[in-house]
Amino acid sequence: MGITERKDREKQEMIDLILNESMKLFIAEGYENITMRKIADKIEYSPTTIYLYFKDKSEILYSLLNMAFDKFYEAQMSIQSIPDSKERLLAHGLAYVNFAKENPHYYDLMFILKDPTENMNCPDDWISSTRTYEILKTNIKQCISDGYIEETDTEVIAFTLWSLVHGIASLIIKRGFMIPEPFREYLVYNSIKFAFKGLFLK
Amino acid sequence: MGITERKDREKQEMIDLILNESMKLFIAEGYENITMRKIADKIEYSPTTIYLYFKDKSEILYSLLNMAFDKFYEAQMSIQSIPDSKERLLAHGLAYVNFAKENPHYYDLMFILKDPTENMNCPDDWISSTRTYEILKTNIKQCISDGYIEETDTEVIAFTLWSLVHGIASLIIKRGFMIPEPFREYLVYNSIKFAFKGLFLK
Amino acid sequence: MGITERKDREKQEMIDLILNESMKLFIAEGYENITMRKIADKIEYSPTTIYLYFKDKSEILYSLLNMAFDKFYEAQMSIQSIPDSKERLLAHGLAYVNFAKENPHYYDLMFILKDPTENMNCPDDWISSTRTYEILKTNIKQCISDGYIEETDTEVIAFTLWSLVHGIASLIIKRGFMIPEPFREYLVYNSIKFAFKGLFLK
Amino acid sequence: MGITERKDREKQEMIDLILNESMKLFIAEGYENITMRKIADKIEYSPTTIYLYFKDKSEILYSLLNMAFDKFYEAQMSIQSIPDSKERLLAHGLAYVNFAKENPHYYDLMFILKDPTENMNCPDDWISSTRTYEILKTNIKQCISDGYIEETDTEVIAFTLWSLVHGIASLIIKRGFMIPEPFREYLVYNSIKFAFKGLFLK
DNA sequence: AATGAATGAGAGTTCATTCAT
DNA sequence: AATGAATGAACTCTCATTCAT
Repeated sequence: MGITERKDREKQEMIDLILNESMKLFIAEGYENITMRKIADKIEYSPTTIYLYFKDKSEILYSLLNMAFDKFYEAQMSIQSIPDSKERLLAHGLAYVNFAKENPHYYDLMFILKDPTENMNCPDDWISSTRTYEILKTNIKQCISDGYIEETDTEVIAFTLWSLVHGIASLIIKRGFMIPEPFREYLVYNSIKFAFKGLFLK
Repeated sequence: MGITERKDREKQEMIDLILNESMKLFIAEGYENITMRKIADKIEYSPTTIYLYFKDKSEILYSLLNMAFDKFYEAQMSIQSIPDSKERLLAHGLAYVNFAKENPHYYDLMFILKDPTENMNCPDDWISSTRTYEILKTNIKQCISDGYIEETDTEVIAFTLWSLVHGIASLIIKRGFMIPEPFREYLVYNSIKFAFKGLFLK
Repeated sequence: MGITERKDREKQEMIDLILNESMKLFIAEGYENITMRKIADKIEYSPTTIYLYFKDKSEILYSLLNMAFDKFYEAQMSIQSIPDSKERLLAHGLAYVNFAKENPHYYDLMFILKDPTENMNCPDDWISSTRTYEILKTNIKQCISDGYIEETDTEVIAFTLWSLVHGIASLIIKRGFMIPEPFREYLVYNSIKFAFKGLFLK
Repeated sequence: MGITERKDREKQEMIDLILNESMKLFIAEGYENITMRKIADKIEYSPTTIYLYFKDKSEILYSLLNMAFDKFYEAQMSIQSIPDSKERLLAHGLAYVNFAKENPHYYDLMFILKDPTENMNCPDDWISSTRTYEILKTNIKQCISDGYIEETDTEVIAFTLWSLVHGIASLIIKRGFMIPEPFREYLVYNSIKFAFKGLFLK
């Protein structure tokens, strides 16, 4: 009975190994650096072996993307426990940007690279990318009903906030080199605080 | 000396031809579909000929990027004639996003695709991308001295505004398909207006 | 001893299973689409298991060929009960072509595809393919002694008849698409009748 | 002016070299032995070079087939100058089989291998294979109007004759090993003579 | 100034087969 | 008896680039 478990575990370990090395390759030199042969080199198996665990390359990329979205979703959810809606919304913004700062390659993969679903065989129920947007809107509505934000079109507010944090995240990731580090931290934090200050009534 | 001039002119014409066709290729088929052979086909010369005018492919990409930045800079400058600083700043934001909307591929090339300096032999005077940032800061300072904006760290305000418009631009370009068109226009315009309303004192 | 028998029987069942599914694959997808993995999928065992019953792929192909020859031989024998030698010979020709028409893939395997002995480890007793030729010659000799056919070299007549029916069979199988169906039936039947009419004296 | 000619000649020589070596590969080990790498090895150029002369592999196969059909057509035409229609028809049969005997691989390629147009990008006006069939029918009609052959359905006669010679050709090529050589020659010649004797009235 | 000819490196993928378990 | 894991060799094809002319 332990045998099946061990085999399953080993199989999962191999899958993880492949995904981790693939991600490292992406991190090292970018998306188009992920090739089956290079993955094989990294994991120190033959290219053929990869096909025992993944149908084809697109399945690897799809898994990579899913990994990123899962981690992202988790990070976003961590702030949902904050009771006050104003603080929660602010925390959401900071959490969003922090995730991008701490996991720049995941963020790149998810939101900056050309629509990844184009190159993938993607299941129809691919909704991961919209889940957090719904949470954002819910939080905004709560702020409005709590009197923190003037009653305006929720869609506009959500889009504005998403644009802001996405803009910050993208700039940090893609043009971070233009802003040296101690200052970068300062800018990001104060920028979000500044923007939200203008948003809230009280 | 007329001969030298003619030769120089012809050389420049060839360079322009190559760059224009490359840009068309990029717009039509995307970054990774710019291949030397395809460029050669388009300009109706042999692939080898391209190497007479450009050291290698990365030099073409770098030139393409500069073309985009020049066009971008021009578009930004158009609003500098507006006398009132508040209106000018608002117009700046709108102009920024409009440029991105109307020239999505240029914008993509400049600000979204992987950091171009990584892959290119980039000269030291890489300032094109910072020029407009300086203009932005100048406009903000003017707004402050005109009493439109509360005296805050100019860098923070600039970074916030840039993040916002860059975020809007990126989302529209990369995830625009998630927002259907008549609504997209509405969102972009109101989002900017909404954000600036919170920024200005009066 | 019942155990050994059961084991033998089970072994034979497995061999039959593999051969039948391989044959189905060949019929469905053609010679070059018989792959070990596809066979394994069909029999719902692992590819490795096949090697317990067959030395290698070529042994399977060789067995397939023998299956086809057995079936072919059986079909030919069915006409041997016809008493009159002239009718028997004519029936033989028709039976030959009919077999090919009804079992085009078997026929292809046996007589059209590249000489199978080239790719196979072929045992010395490769006689299956000559058995029916001997029957043909016997039938011809009977026709001669019955006065139906002028006394000529039996080998020549046999070769001619075999060539004719093999030619018809091959054309139908490989270039049948060039002759639309109602006409095809007509051509085959009348062609054989026409040829035999010239062969027989009375 | 000689330069263009030389270049053209060299280009043609390269094309011929590729086709000849490809044909040799086919002859040596069969159709599936023609691989781009092996061709490259044989011609002692890199695989890439082949693509300078042929769009892809299918274009090589198509050219090979055309070569064969051209040679075949030529061989058939050589007998058209014989004035007497009966002799001409007999000569046609012999020429057909002789071509197959002397160019077994061409014949294999054209008429025995699985419909080659399946794997090829074939122009719509692919008629090479039917040209000689038309000639055959014309010759038969002439024999009928010359009183050599009883008035019967021309299509039936043509199909019968084609089947016969194709049958002989195929057997010689694919099962020739079953008939040792001096006898093979004898069989083929007498078989055709025997069959035609039954066909002709006088 | 322009090019035809050529190439090495590399892409994703599939195959029959083996070995330890 | 059966198999999961693994692989080497092979496949077609495309890329940026160079060199002699």
